[in-house]
Amino acid sequence: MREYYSITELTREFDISTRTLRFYEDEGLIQPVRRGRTRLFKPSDRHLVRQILRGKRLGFSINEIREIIQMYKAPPGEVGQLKLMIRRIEEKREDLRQKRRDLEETLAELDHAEESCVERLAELGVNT
Amino acid sequence: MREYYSITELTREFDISTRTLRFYEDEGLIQPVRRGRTRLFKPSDRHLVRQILRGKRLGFSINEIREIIQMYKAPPGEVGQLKLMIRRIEEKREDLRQKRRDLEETLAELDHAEESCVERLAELGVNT
DNA sequence: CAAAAATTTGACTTTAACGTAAATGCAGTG
DNA sequence: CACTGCATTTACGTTAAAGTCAAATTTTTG
Repeated sequence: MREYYSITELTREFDISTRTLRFYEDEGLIQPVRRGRTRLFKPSDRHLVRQILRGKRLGFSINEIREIIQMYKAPPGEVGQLKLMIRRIEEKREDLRQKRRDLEETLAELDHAEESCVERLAELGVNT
Repeated sequence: MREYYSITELTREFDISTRTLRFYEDEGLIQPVRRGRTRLFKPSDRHLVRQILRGKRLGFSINEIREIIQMYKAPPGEVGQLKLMIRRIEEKREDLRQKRRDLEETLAELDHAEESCVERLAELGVNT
């Protein structure tokens, strides 16, 4: 396990720009430490980037991703906060379950669409 | 099955604005017929709106949704086009499978986060 | 240590997906 | 027929999420 990653190492690994990483820092999603002015990314930052991009692929906004990341962190100490957190987590999970239904439906329709195409090819006497 | 829906009926059903529906029309995603200048939406348009919103929830852009909708339609007549279409469908399916992996991972982490919260509450002597 | 390569900050620009406002059209009602 | 209420068109505005560019460091390397 590496101790630090440079900004360009991460841009190459995740195929994003330096601007994007700095943007995520401005947004408070990651907090790379500094040696002088230069950013040094720890494995934990790298893992956060992974989670951010995963959230993006699922169509979450930066704000939503910020919330989700909060949820991954250590649970708060106060009872009220804890209960609130649990409620929020449950909401997000419901959100994700909806996405899962959407996803399965879309996949099913694409399955069907592909079949139609394959059938049509067969009709035309093309060997798939 | 209703023959036509008015624009406001659809905005209420799907909780979107008229602007949004007109925007989707401008983008060529739906083609409501007209009586005079007034748009009339058929059940098929309504179904398209459903599919558009499903795509949005999954984080697809309008352009991607346009492509997906193309795939749902009748398969093209020409062999080259058919093969191209099949390739594109396969790409989208791979895309969706990635989203599914992302989704399952996120759900798992949220499960874990919720458990931590519940445990913490128990430690504090709160009966969930 | 000097040159080359990488990094930083800051400002301005871009794109998608609508929002909003203003002016106008049309259909039904009292 | 004036009023009401939903619809339409046109045009400009907004927001999120970066992209792009410039100029100034800083770091690395021969």
